[in-house]
Amino acid sequence: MTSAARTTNIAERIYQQLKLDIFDFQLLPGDRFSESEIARRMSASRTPVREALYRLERDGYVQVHFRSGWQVRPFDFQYFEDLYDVRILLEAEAVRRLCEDKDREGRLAGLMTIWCCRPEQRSHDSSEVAFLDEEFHFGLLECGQNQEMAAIHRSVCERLRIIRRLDFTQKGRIEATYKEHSEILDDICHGRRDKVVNHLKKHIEISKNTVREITLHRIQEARKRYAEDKNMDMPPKVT
Amino acid sequence: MTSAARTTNIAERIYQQLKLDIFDFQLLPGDRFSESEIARRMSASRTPVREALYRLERDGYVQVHFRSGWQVRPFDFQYFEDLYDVRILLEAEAVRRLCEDKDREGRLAGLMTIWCCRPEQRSHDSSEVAFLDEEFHFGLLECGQNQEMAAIHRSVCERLRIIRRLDFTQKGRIEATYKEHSEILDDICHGRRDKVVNHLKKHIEISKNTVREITLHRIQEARKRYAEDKNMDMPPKVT
DNA sequence: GAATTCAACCTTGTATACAAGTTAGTAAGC
DNA sequence: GCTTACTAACTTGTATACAAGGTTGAATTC
Repeated sequence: MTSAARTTNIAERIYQQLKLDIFDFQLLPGDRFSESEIARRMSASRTPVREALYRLERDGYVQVHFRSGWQVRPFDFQYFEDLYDVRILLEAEAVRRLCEDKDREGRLAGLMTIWCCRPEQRSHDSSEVAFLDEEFHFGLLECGQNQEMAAIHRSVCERLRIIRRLDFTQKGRIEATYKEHSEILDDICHGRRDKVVNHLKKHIEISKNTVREITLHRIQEARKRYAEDKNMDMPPKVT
Repeated sequence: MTSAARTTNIAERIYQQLKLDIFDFQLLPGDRFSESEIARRMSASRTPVREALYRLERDGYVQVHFRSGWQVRPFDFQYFEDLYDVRILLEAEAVRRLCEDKDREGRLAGLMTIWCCRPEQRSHDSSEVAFLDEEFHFGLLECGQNQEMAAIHRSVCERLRIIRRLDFTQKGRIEATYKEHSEILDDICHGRRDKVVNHLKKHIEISKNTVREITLHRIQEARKRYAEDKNMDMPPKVT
């Protein structure tokens, strides 16, 4: 299959939409739903819905109950903490390898353009910075020349996305994020291996430490908040 | 779904059989096939075949060509080397953690029963030792208390299985395997962290170094060899 | 009122039919 | 002989129907 064909087919559309629904808390951890319900909502038959759901199942986002519907993976503290540990391990290895790579400055050029810019060039939109933040971490792995490690890391980080999106204090950390990222990049370029590994670990452990603070209330607040954000993105009605 | 229900359904049967076909080289890297062909071969409709194939696709074993059939993932040296590096990273981390775990002897008790037995209790069946060898490595991760790391490691090792099964020199290494594994376990119990990490890396790199030696001829030899093994496993006909 | 039973409804698991795109073979033209 | 165009066959992508098991609500019994 050419990637163009898959990106336009119904199953792929449903897959992406369901994932987005999970990330935007329109489907909450533990929610139950049926294939038919999704099919009605997505204006399709059950067949591509099932394809999308098998993929989401394999990715760790949903579970099927035999002849009884599907369920978003219930919230599990240990699971997310385990994922954070994997993420830390992979990113630490990536920066170790980058510190020893003669071509590291070339590899990191794209990231440095974004994160080592002058203050007046920085984005002030917290959604955009959140996106760039995530891309920063993907970028460290992608510069590291092990595509499988990068793919596993991406899968881990996507599964952790709901944790990041539940942490509303991130909005106030734009400047700190730019500062930390540019310092990490600087340390890599200067080959300060142990320093940058420790720095990165501390940077990620800030997020990891928020896992245990998550409450049901915060998850329900997030549902409202992201639903409102969605409405605000809608184009004005033309009457 | 209860795991009992899934283990008896048609899609699961087909998934496992196709995986086995890949591991036994009955489906070679690069082979093309269609859903209908598999459906005929497995005496089922296309529907559960599709489910099985989506899962195998997601696991990295096959690829779909838009309206043109499916293909076993072609052989790719870099891919397997990347996987080996991920595997080494994960196992090294697991033994580091075990060396610092006060309960490590209890956790490793099962592995020690198998690998630190007296020479007359050892298995001489190379297939069984290959299986136990793989389980040894899974066991290191499963003793490590990070279930996601163990799951990722298992997925990586399964994808590497065909490399291990192409290495026919493994058959002559039964004694060395028992010795190396018991030494690794001993080093862990004594908390010799750096020694065991280096030992484990060397142990795995022996396999990694066989990737670049793989030839098409060897793959085709493997097809014959594993097909013969299959025939020898068949029960005698009752006439 | 609580517990049990049963049937209807709902769901997934599977089979089958139809739609849409690709590929290979054949015929025609140069 | 080579190239191009066309068509039939094949394939996946999707829709729909049927089968098999689970759940829920109502009726009955204690």
